[in-house]
Amino acid sequence: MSLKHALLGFLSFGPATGYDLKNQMEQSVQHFWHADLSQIYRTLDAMRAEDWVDKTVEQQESRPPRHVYALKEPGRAELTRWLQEPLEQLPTVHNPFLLKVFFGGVLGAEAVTDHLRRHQELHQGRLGCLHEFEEMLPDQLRAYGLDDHIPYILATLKLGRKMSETYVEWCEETIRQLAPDEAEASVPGQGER
Amino acid sequence: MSLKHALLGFLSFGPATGYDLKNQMEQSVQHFWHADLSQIYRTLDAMRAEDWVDKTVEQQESRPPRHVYALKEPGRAELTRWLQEPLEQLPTVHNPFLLKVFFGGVLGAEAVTDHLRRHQELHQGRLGCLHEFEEMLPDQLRAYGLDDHIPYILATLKLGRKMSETYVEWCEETIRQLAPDEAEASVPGQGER
DNA sequence: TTCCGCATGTAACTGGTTACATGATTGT
DNA sequence: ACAATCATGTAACCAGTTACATGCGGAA
Repeated sequence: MSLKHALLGFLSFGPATGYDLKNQMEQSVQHFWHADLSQIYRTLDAMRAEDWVDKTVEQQESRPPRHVYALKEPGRAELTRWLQEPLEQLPTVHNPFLLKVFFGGVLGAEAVTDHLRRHQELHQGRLGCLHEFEEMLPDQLRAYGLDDHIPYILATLKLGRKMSETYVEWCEETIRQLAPDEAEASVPGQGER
Repeated sequence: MSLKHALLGFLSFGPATGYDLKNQMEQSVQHFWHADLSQIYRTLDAMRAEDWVDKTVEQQESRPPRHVYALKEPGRAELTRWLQEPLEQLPTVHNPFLLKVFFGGVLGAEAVTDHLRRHQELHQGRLGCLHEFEEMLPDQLRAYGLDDHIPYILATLKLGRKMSETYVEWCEETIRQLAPDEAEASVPGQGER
């Protein structure tokens, strides 16, 4: 599993709590990796059992204590080992939205175009996030002395943008193709009317 | 979960065994849905318990018996209910390849470009499959009287193609950007050398 | 006063993967 | 002689999701 390795990667940027790691993930890899807090806590525990990370508790006043995890040598070794390990196959994907399009013939075009429009909006929203991250992350990384990481991280954001752009285009085309008469209605405020 | 619904969808095309369903999935939705045989068998069992499908055993000579599942009325009702149900969020994704690119700064450009080249090949392979499906499926669907489904199914294949094309381009660009001197080597047989 | 952010987790469940087991027929 | 295709599954495990529980401080 890779959640362990994702966490090792983030910890290689510096020590953090489970909560911090969740936030970092949401502001960078959200579009290709997701983990929920309870899973992160459990996984950090397992990583401690393998001696990959260290935990220190920082008491705070009038706030819950911070359980700060830091990368240990065996953890760093495991991270570099994993990073070198070649990938044999494309990752498996589970996309229920595309399943609904695939079986669109069961209900007909209207039902499918509703899903397409909704999905298009969601990807437009994601484009906004990705754009924000692209503006924000380089400065943040520089602030932590992580300048070398910038091009790699920007590359993944760029791919995310391209993917969402492709989705948005495809939704548009597909709506047009499946329900030609409704297609205009989905692009409001496009000049003359 | 949607595996149940994926199977309901395929069974709406006609009765099938677990083994048949696996093959059908591999030749159509492979790029956005994957299920392994043991999971399919278990799930079909669960669907029978919910009275969504019927099972009949056909004895064959010199071959294992076929356990054929057929959609029942409650199953069809559940399928249409699910198809109409709106999707609130983009599906969550877990892509370890992009994670390795994201943390590329830990090891440096060479390690990352190896992964990129490999990944590019994998997507080129997938493009071959998708192309084949696009040629093959319309005739097959017509043979089963499923003409109405063709445009929806082709739409998902087209998206798959666009996605893989985007990946291939991005890999190319990213290799060029991260390791400009190695970039030529990755495009062999491109005329002059 | 109500919600959001900080910060921790546990328990139960669902879904997905891997390994194992069987066994005939057909093609290389 | 060996691998692939047909055809079934079970058991154990791993990963991911959902629901629940706690509790302070600050902003709206």
